[in-house]
Order: sequence, then C-alpha cells, then structure tokens
Amino acid sequence: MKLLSDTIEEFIKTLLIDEEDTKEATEVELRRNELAAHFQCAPSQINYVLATRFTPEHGYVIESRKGGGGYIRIMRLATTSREELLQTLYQRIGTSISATEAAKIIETLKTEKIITEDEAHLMQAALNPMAVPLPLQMKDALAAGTLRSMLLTIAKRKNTADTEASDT
Amino acid sequence: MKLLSDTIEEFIKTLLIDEEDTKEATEVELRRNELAAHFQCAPSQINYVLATRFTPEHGYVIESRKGGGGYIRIMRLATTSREELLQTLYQRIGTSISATEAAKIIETLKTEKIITEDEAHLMQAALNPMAVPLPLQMKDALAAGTLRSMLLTIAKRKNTADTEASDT
DNA sequence: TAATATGGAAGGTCAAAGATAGTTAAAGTG
DNA sequence: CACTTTAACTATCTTTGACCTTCCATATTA
Repeated sequence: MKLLSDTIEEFIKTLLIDEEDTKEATEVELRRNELAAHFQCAPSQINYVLATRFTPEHGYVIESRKGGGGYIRIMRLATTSREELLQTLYQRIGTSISATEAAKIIETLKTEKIITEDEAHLMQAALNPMAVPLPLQMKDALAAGTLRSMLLTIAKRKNTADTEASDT
Repeated sequence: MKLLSDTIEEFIKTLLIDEEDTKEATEVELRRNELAAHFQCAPSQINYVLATRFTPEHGYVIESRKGGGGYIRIMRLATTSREELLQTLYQRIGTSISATEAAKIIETLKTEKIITEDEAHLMQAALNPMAVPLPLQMKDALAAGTLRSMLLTIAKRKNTADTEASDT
C-alpha cells in the first residue's frame, strides 16, 4: 500500500518536472486547500509533506502567503558551486550531529550529484553503527567527526559523480 | 512437532525463491504484523526469526521502516565469488579491528575492483575520526562496527565498481 | 477621502491519535 | 541449559483536527 505522503510528494515533484519541461521554471505554485481536497486529506497533511520532503536540506525552498489569494510556492534550489555546497554542509555539521540531520546532508550530496548513490549508502552505513553502547551525546559527536572526515575527503576530489566514470 | 520459528523461516525462504523465479529479484518485502497475524504469533516472533536465521553471517541483509506504511525488506546476497570475498572479509573483521587491519581490508576491496578509489578514500575517512578520546579497545570495536556496516552496504549492490558507470 | 474596523478566506502550528517496527526480559519447552 | 515464545514497553513515522495568524475586500466612520 502506498502512503498518502509519498503520493503527494510524487505529485508535487511531477508538477515541478512538468514546469521545468514546459517553462524552464524551477517552481510551482499551489493552493493548499485545493491539493488537500484533491487528495481528500487534512490541509495540514500538505504541510507535513512539505516539512518532511521539501526542506532546504532536500534542495527546496518554500514561500507562502495566507489570506485571500493565498498560495504555496515550491522552488527547487539552483545548484550552487560544488565547493560552496561542501562548505555550507561542512559548517552545518558542527561538533555534534543527529542521525537524521546527517542523513539529510548525505541526501543533499546525492541529489547534487556530488556523490553516487552507492557512496551515499556507504556514508550512511558508516554512521549507522553509532548504535553502539555510547551516550547519545558522544554518538552525535562521533557522527559529526566521521561526517566531517568524509566530507573533507570528497572535497579533495577533482570530479563530481557525473564525470567520475571517465577516469582511472 | 515443527517449531514456529522454523516454519516462518521456511515461509520467508519460499517467498524469496518465488521472487527470484518471477522477478529475478533477491529480496522480499513484508509487513511484520501481517506475517505475525498469519502465523498467529507475537509480532516480535518475526524479529526473533530474522535475528537468528537471516543475519549477515547467513548471507542476508535486512532493511526496515517503522510507522505508517512500515515494512521489513529481506535481501539475500548471491554467492558469487565477489560475495564470497565480502563474506570472508566480513568474518575477518570480527568485533574489534585495528586501523592497519582495516586499511588492509579496504585495500583488498579496491584491488579486487569491488569499490572505486574514491570509495576507498571515503571508507578510510570514515574510520579516521577514531582519533577521538576513547580507550583503544573501544575505538577498535567502533571501527569494526563501522567497517562491518559499510561492507554490508557494499554487499547489497548489484554491480561491481567496474560496471557501475554504465547505468542510470 | 483617509483611516479604521470587520469578516471571510487562505495558510500555519502543534499536539493527539493511529500505524508500524524494535528491544528486552521473563516465561515456556524440549 | 539452550532455544523459543510472549508481552510490555519503546521508537518512529503518518494522519487528523482544533486553534492561531495573516491577508484581502469591504463597510464604517471622522
């Protein structure tokens, strides 16, 4: 059985792709209530989907307006330069990071084609066993260190995942 | 009398074989509660079966999700020479591993073209921050966990580093 | 006419309820 | 005694509903 949230997520992403194809725009505008009615769900369900799948970490920015003629605009972020992105992500890690936050960062790297899907899995795996018997604070600190270390390694590379096939 | 656990084990293995026959997939997805209801047992019985008969040592990897739409995915690792190598390395890691031993294992993976050079660096980086203030024993145990986790992830892949460039 | 009040039409927040799966310790079995 | 089974409790993710805030249009008033 498919989840409502997943369905809505797909729907929105399809809208975005359509926009891009026809207007070269990277944004869509929608009415929360309309969408909710379309899927016969609570309006706040839309907010949930946006909050969990269209965050800046995922590469999206949301803009909205209340009142008559209100709307929700979803924009896909233009890809900044590789270095810039790595820099930003690196800052975001800090000295301690939760598993979910870490996952988002890895997700971004993948979306931006800086690492392959395999590498994303690998990184995720490296952070996984933090389910070791250690205090949570320590685990988060370790995770931060691990992520930072991996990020630096990636930063040293010359190419992105796109072009990585061509060398060796 | 046949044990419940054995019956469930067989059931799952049959599912896997069926999948393979019909879809050439080596994985099945199931609902813990459904399965438990089917066998009229406690849901955690399913976990017990998975924990005792579908471990990485047995050649399986499990992935799951909680919450609405949750699932349990069971993947069997094919027994090609590549998988055998991974299996062997996995065993070699054990519950504690030194930095040098870990490096050797990563080197082997690279030499055997199971991972790319970039990935090798990434793995090495993941083990690096073990330069944390912890007793050596703990660090080695942590490194072992991290390496094992990454190895399992690699084992899940369909292709080797050689062929990975060609798709998507 | 300018300033202000007012009501309806959006969207936002948050916490509770629902739906799964995981963990663990104790009881049962052979 | 080792292995199995269960049940209570925990963790995570989704869905909904009640209540809040903001905005526009229009009516009211000085």
